[in-house]
Amino acid sequence: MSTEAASRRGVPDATVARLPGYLRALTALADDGVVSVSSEELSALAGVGPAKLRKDLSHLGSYGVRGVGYDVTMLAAEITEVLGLARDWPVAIIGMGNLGRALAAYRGFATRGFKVVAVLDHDERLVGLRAAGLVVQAMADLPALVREQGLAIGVIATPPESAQDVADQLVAAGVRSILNFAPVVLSVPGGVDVRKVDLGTELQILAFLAQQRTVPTTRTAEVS
Amino acid sequence: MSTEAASRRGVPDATVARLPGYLRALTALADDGVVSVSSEELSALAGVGPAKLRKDLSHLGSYGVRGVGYDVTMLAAEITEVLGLARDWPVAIIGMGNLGRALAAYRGFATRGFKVVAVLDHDERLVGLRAAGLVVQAMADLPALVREQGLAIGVIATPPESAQDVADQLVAAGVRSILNFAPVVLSVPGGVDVRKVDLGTELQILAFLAQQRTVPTTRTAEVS
DNA sequence: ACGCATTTGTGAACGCATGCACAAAGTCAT
DNA sequence: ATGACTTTGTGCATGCGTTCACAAATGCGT
Repeated sequence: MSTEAASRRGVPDATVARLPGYLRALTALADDGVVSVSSEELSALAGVGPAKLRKDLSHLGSYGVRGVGYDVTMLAAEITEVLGLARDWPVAIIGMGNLGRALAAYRGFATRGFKVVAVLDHDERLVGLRAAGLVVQAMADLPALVREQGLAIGVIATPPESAQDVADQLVAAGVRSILNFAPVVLSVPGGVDVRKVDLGTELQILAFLAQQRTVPTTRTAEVS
Repeated sequence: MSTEAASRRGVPDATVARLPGYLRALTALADDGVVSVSSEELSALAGVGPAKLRKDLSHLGSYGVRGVGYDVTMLAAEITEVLGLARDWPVAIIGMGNLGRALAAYRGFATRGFKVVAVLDHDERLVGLRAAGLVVQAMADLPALVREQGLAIGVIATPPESAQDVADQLVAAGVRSILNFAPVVLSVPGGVDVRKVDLGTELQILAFLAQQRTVPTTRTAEVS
């Protein structure tokens, strides 16, 4: 989608994008002590159709029992494995503005599988201060973080002007996974994955849909 | 994709999702004083292929000139119109935790077309305090906001437990566009649009891609 | 042990999106 | 005015994703 690969290892991109949702639903079920779910129930919890769920799961092998359903714990473990969440991924957040600080403190960020090992900022005046229990480090510390902490994922929470700069430094330091919150298109070399989260874009899509609702004209009488 | 409609008014969903990117690139060009762009240049700035860009733009009518390119100002105005950004959309942010406060202060939020008219929280102890220049209001004020301010879009930045509750209250108050930052699947009646931004999901997708990189096994020797 | 009810896994049809390749349409220079 | 060049707009083919519908497989009750 972003760079080159369309689908890897036989698991389609669209399926991968839904796996986190399934995993979340399964975790919730497990916490409630449920041991087995049907595709019908699980798909409802994840907000997709039952057929889609079954097809998705079929891409990672058969972990269901016909006539019964899926073993909650077993399936959760399998998805965790496929997504690569068995190990812990060290994450660094770059840019300690409003958004960066919020992300650093955000509980949802510390979901199983990820650990914020560092927060950095380009501004020397912020370096040394504490943010969300971590001491803000300088950009120059990036290579050391990769070497010593195994830093694998960089989250860009800077203003748009600095985003490409930060991306370049991340790549140079050896980080090959980037989550970008800045509203710019990053250019990175092949082999580096970038995913973008853009609030403005989402709002604009909502605006379009809202406008369509208020003007349900079919626009047929145009030839007049 | 989410609820019912696949594509409205002849403009495909996939195209709508890319229009904000084109608009951003065009705005940047206009600021630089550029008056005309080719599909080649513009598509590069937006990070898509030239053919895709032309096909996308063809869905909203012909605003280009063959042999020359697109008039930057004209095209920007047209996309602004189609996306429904000519008017201002009143937005409310619900949940004044770390994320909510950051969103309220986030400059990117005040992009042309949107205005944060209120911030609310369920917690009575926060009501009355100031956050990002606005006084935090109570959930009970929602209907009045819709009536008096024309509130159209609600941003949910609460913990997952309260998200469905807040969504219900938004819908009851008449809000039909919701941007959800909580990691839960919201159930809303038809005619209400929900878009979800999920940090955990994005990270997990990155983790999957990263793992695929480290284990480029083609998984062929399985039958043994 | 046997049949019935249930639910998965998947082959096949369909629809949407992408990318190619080229004709249509316009500009510019002479 | 004419020709050469440039760039859009689009018909067509291809591929991916979704959905349907059903056969295969399992459990359960008798």
